[in-house]
Amino acid sequence: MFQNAPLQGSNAERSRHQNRQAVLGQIHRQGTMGRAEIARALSLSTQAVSNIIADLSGDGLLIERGHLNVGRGQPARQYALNPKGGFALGIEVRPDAVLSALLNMEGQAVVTKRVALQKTDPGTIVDTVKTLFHHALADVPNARRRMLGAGIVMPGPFGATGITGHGTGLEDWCDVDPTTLFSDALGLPVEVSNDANAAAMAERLSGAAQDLSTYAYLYFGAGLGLGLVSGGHLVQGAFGNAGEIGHIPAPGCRDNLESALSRSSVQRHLQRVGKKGDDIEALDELFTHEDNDLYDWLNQATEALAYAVTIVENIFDPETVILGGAMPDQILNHFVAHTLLPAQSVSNRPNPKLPRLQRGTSGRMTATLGAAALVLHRTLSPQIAHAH
Amino acid sequence: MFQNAPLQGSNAERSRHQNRQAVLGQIHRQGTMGRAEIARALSLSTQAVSNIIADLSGDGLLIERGHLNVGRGQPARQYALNPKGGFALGIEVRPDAVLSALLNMEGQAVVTKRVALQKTDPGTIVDTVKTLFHHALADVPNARRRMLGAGIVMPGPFGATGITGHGTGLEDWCDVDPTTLFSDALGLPVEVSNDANAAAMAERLSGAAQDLSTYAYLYFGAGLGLGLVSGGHLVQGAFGNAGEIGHIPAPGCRDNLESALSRSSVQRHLQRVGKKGDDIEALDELFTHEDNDLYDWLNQATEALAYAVTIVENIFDPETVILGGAMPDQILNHFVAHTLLPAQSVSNRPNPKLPRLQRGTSGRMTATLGAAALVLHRTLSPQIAHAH
DNA sequence: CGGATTAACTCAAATAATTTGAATAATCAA
DNA sequence: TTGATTATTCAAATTATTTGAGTTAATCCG
Repeated sequence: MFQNAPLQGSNAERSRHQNRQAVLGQIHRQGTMGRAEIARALSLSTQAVSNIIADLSGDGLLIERGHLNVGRGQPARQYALNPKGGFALGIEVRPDAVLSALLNMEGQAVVTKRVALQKTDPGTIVDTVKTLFHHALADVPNARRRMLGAGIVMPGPFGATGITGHGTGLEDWCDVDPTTLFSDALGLPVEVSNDANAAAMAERLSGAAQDLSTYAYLYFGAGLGLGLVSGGHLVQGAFGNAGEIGHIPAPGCRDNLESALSRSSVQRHLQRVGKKGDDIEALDELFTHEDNDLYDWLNQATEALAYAVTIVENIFDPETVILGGAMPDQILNHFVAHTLLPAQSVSNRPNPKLPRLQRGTSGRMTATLGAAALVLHRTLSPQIAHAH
Repeated sequence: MFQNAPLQGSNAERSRHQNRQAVLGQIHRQGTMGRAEIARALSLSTQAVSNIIADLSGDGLLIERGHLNVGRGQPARQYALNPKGGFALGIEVRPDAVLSALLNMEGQAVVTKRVALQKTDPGTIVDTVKTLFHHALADVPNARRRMLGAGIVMPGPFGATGITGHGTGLEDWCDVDPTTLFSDALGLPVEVSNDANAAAMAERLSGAAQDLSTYAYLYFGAGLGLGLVSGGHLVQGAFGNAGEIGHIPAPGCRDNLESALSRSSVQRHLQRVGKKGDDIEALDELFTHEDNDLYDWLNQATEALAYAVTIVENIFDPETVILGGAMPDQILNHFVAHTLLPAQSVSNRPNPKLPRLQRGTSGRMTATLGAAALVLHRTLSPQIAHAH
């Protein structure tokens, strides 16, 4: 899945493709830009950019947005991404439900939907995904022709590994290659990833990591996940299972990090004292009422979090660590405010430009949005070309 | 140093450059190849490859190596890298000495040297490095014109961080930018990295990782370092300090992983019982005589190593973890053989193609060779182009 | 107010790399 | 010996780029 593909040489056609992507990406990062400005940013001639913009406008990917006047000289005609120029489907498969989001080119969700699942075999899930796709298409005129691809998020780890304890609920999926399965079913190019990785990309598309290129994302999902972004690209590992930080044993934790720092952890903790902590609303409620049992959990979870951050900072040296996922914002804020970050860390700098730990801002559907973000990322940033 | 540089667009000239690099890299990986074979591998026309090969041969980077006959059809003229076509200087700066190695295009060391240091201020070290460079040039005719660049390895972490405890011995270097310093002094393009990262690349150039693209390298240097290679490229972190695994506190370790698993750790342990473990030879000797005190250390070190591997596997999901650095091969072998690898890991696969933990094979000068390998890597693999 | 300056953009030609297609060369196999 | 196969070369076509001159539209400044 992530093998050492041989690199491709370049020719005129592939240069054009790369330059188109570069122009789109540049405009995406900046919002709106003029031809000459783009040319300077990409070290291309204005003429080349002009040609490419004509192309992209013709394809409906760019729209003009008036003129910008910054002093002397002819005002620059500004271009922006056409929100309706392209769409990306994001699908999140959970053991109990499938979520979908259709994002436009600007990264805004135009349709979202959730369907509960009775069975989790590949057939059922593929059918559900197909239905969700057709629903989304029905709501958005012309989206069919403008689909850029689909991103699928599934609970990891992928393939047969030593991690079996927690049961992902998707046991029938061992021998299936999800990429070709969904690609054939939807008739779209497909990217598959796990929840934490996708969430990390969601945060880059429209959240706290918009201007970051090297950061880590700690994600509360089924367990505790980690998404690593280096130089703007996901670090997925050799088999797509990078970031399984939850399974690391930690000092002071019963079993591993996940056993002290995850949704199941807090749920178990509250269950023992006869309280309900199944959903985000319940946790939010408890936190608002300063529930003592929840605070007990928070105290030991904060220690586990400090340890997780220590590992991530020293191994990966990110610009910042972002915290997000299936937790109430209040609790995430509590973590950010009350976690005692280790002094013994390469990230403990004298005058940091960014907080070492911050809360993600892309909301509850992070992973679903992230699935679509994977697709947008591919179309907006020039990739090293691989053969086949 | 590792900021989010904007991407560059492509044009004919830059395509040629990229294709030249791709051809060189392809030949490097394969040993020798014919034009048509290269064309297929890179999805280029044979004519394009023919032109590029004429170019590269003219520049002295390729040499012809006879004909290869594989059945019907005209035999293909084979090309290989010209070992004397390019050289890379590797420099390793330690608190007590500076080491140098001049590698040819094939990655073989043609000159190596070591100079002890009295002082470690930038001026002294730059002078030493200059002298080593000129010595190397004097020994190899025509190397001056054919220098591809220099790689410098220095003990991390770089910049002001929370890691101060162990004292790198290079305190005067806080406010110096080593890249421009050495680049100006040597008149060469320079890459700066830490020892573990460089060692990881050495292993890829000519060691155990030649056919791997995503792996981790645990390195015994001053402390315990980690080099991460993802998709053939180093993961260096936002500030170049990725891989400081030694500073992570671990269950069962006095202070952190490094305090149980490093040269200083074994040295301290042996010192307490009045034995000498300062250099590799002494450790080798003790191991050969099955010294009980050394074995005591090994037992607890093996546990620390198991934990380090757990972290690395679950966070990074590598194809394999390679163990190397300043330890006798015997001891590294002992670690590989006797470390109880965790079952709770994404790397615990049913039918692994590679051992999860293996010993590096690039010998004692790994980091110095790795410094030069950074330069060769840059010239042999097409990079995403960045502006400026 | 009006000419000089500045900057963005366009047009047409030049350029530099590629691909394409036909021709040639060298080997194997029947 | 002849036909099939594969590698390579040559010359022309192609495709993207850059270059340079010219146009447009704004600000600056006397």
